[in-house]
Amino acid sequence: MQQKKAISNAKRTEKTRKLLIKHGKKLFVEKGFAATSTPEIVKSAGVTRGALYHHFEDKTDLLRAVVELDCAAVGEDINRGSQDADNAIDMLKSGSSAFVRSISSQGRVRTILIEGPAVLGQKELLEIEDRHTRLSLKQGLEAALKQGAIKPLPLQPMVELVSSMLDGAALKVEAGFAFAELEPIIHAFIDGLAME
Amino acid sequence: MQQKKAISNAKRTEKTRKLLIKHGKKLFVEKGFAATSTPEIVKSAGVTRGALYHHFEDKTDLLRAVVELDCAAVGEDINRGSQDADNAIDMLKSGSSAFVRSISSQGRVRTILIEGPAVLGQKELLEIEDRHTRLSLKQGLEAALKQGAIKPLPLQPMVELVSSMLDGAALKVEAGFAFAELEPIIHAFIDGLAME
DNA sequence: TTTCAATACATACAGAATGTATGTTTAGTG
DNA sequence: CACTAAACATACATTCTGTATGTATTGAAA
Repeated sequence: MQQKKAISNAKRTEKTRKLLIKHGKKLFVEKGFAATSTPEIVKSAGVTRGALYHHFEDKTDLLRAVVELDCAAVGEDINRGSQDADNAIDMLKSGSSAFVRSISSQGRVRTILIEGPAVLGQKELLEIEDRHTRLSLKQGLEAALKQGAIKPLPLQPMVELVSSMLDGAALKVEAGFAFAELEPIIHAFIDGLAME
Repeated sequence: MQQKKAISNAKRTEKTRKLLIKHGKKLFVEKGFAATSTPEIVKSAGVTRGALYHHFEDKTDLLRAVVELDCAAVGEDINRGSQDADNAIDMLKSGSSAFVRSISSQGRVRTILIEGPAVLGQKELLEIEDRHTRLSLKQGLEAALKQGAIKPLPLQPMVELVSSMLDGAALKVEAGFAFAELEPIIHAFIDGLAME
C-alpha cells in the first residue's frame, strides 16, 4: 500500500526553499548570521540539513537568497510608494522616503545593510541592489538632470552618495532614530541639490 | 644559571597586545572577521592562543580593539586635516574630506564600516565612533548653525545623515570609486545646506 | 634575598558547527 | 514497468571556539 505522487517535485522544492528562507531570515535578523547555526535553521524550518545543502550551496548562499528577496521587496515598495509627480524633485523625495520606510522594516536593515556587506561582500551586494533598488534612484536623478531641476553634477557619483545617505538613514532608524526626524533633513538635502 | 627580569610585565603585555592587534587586523582586512581563525592569528603573530585569550575576552574583543584604534586614528587625521578656516562651510568641507580620506585608507573601511556593525553591532559601533570621529562633525555643524551659515535644521538628525553620507563615500571608495569624483558632490551637498 | 602572590602565558580538552560523502525514498519518463 | 534523477536524510571528518588547567616569569613583601 503506497501513496504515490502526493506532490510534484517543483512544488516540493518551492515549498522547502521558502521554508528555509523564511526561517533562515528570521534567525539571521534575530541573532545575526554568524551566531545562527544551520542545525538551528533546519530545526526551526522542520527539515534536515540535507535539505538545506541540497537547495543551497552553503549557509552564505541562503543569506544570498534572503537578501535577494528583501531587495526585490524594497524595489517593489519604491515603485508603489514614489508618487508619479510632474515635479522631479518631489518624485525624488517621495521615492527616497519610500525606500527608507521599506528597507527599515521587516528586518531588512539587518539582512541587506548589516549582514549583506559583511557576508556577501560590498561588491556583490552592490550588484544585487543595482538590479532591484538603485535603478529607480538613478533614473530619478537622471530625469531631474534632464529637466534641469537639479544642479548639473555627474550622475553616478550623485547616485552613490544619495543612496549612501538613504542607507544610512535606514540604519539610524534601526538604531532607534525616528524616521519623522530624519525625513525633513533628507528632503532638505534634496532641496539643496535643486537649482535655485 | 638563570636570566631574570629580562622585560617588565607592562612592556611584555603591551608588546603582545600590539602584535595580536596588528596581525589580527591584517587578517581581518584581508579575509574578513568570520573567515579568520584564532589559530591563524596567533600563528601570524608568533604567539599562542593562550596569549590571545589572556589579553582579550574572545575573538570579538580583539576586533573591538582594532576598531577602537582605527577610529582613534581617523579622529586624529580629522583634527590634523580640517582647516581652521573662519568660514564654517569650508571647515565642514575640509573636515569631511579629511574624514573620508582617512577612513578609506589602511583597511579601515573593512574594520570600521564592514565588520564593525556586523560583529560589534550598530549600537556599540556608534558609541565608539561618537567618542572618536563623530564629535568633530557635530561641533562643526553646531558652529555653522550658530553662525547662521546653514539652514536652521535640527542638529542631531543632520549629524546622522551627513556622517552616513561620508561613511557611504568611504565605502564606495573601497569599492573602487575615485574619491576625486565623489568629493565635489559631497561639497555640493554641504553647499546645499548653506543659507542662500 | 628568599618566599609568596600574581601576571603572562602554554597546553589540553569538550562541545559544536561546517561542508561533504554516501545512503534512501519519491517523482518523472520512455 | 523499469530506469533515471531529483529531493532529501544520515553519517563523518575536519576545524574552530572558549575554557580549564598547568607552568614559568615577574613583582613585592618580609
